[in-house]
Amino acid sequence: MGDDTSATRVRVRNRRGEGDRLRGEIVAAAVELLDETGDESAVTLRSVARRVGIAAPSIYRHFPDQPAVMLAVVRSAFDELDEQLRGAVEVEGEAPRGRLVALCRSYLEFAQAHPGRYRTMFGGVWVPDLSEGSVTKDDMVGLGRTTLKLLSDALEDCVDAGCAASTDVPADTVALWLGLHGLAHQRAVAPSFPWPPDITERVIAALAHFTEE
Amino acid sequence: MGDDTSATRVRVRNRRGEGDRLRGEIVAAAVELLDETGDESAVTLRSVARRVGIAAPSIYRHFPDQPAVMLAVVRSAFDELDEQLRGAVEVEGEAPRGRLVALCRSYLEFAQAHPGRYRTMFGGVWVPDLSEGSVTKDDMVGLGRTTLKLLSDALEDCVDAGCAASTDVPADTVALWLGLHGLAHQRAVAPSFPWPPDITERVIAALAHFTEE
DNA sequence: TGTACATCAGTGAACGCGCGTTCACTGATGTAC
DNA sequence: TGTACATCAGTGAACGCGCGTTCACTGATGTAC
Repeated sequence: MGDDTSATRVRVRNRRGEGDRLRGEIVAAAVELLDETGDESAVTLRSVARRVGIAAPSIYRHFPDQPAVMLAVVRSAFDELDEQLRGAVEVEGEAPRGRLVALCRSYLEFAQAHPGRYRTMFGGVWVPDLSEGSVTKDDMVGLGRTTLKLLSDALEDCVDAGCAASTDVPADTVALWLGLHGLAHQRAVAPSFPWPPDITERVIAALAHFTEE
Repeated sequence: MGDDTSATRVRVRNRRGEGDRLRGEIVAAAVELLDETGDESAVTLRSVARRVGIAAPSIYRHFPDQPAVMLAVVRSAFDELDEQLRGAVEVEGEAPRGRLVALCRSYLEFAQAHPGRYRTMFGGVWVPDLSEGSVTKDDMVGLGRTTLKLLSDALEDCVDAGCAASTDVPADTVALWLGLHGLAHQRAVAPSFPWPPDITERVIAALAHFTEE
């Protein structure tokens, strides 16, 4: 008896040639820990190993060091976000304005559904020491570029359709994203804040420069 | 020779009755470490003690535990921010719009001058475990309330003077603050981001709903 | 003016902990002949 | 069909580290008489 909440999973060793499976399990376990605790310092090689049900040194067969695991987590989170955003833009087949709003909402939904991952992606919580370890500057640059491009395209469409007044789409895209980020980040950090009910609409409408309907 | 960069300061013991001085030195050292490294996990009791030039256990004469030191750092940072903001509003004695803009700029300046402290104040980086340790929920609530009040008053003045169009000042204050926070936070986290030169103006103008001049 | 004493400010050694990482290893599984 | 062998997936024990915190202590300084 005596249930052990941090019980390790029962694991069967992968067959020959399927060793790469463990890599995926490691990243998935790290994501779980991040989402559950909201604290990137809870994602240690040892805690990940416990969660997967392996010995800690086994991780070194698949990652050079601890930051490399976090990088893999962040990479997969960005991929997931971008995929979700693309889905949101496509589904809403209608007007440019509706598509931009759907995109923004989808962004905020991701942050609300995965606060721990969001903070790690954008929070500057995880800023690896590039002077040591396996993670290079090239690994960091480019993360989030796709996300910004999706926003930029949607805003551009609005301007072309005449439903948004922007004199400088790239700059206003950044401004819009900053508003979304501020909201997403602060909601992830202080969920008990007394949020005005229409705060999302206010932020989006103001920063997208929607023209009067 | 052989300079030790982490050399402890030479310290003379405080005289009787002046023991409280050390409390201030501890907080100051923690602030220094936070500003220098930008990493709250670098602010340990031992690193603070080294910086002050005392033995680690000496901190327990002044703080019950480690989170209490961080709380003192955050408190003093909020006090400093509020004081700076009040100065910014008062100096600019002119129009409401100019005062609001000065207030926003001052907020951003604080974040840029003290990225480490800013992230600790608003970044959700430091979220103490309230279920253990000396920090209570009451200690956390109210941090930042004054800051928001200053913004709210300045926006209200603009609306009264007819230079800002807001249908709901409390809600639009939150929206404005979110934009500022997004910008401040992201600049603290990713200073190398290709920021549009007028990004500050864009964010403020859009979210303050300034009417055309 | 002297002296015993209480108090104050701070110390040094030690504890147990979880961490990242290394090392030499084990034992199952597939392959060559 | 059998067998030797290489490879693969993963292990167990150990390392040194910095951490928060505890404990009994020291020695200077002010105070009461």
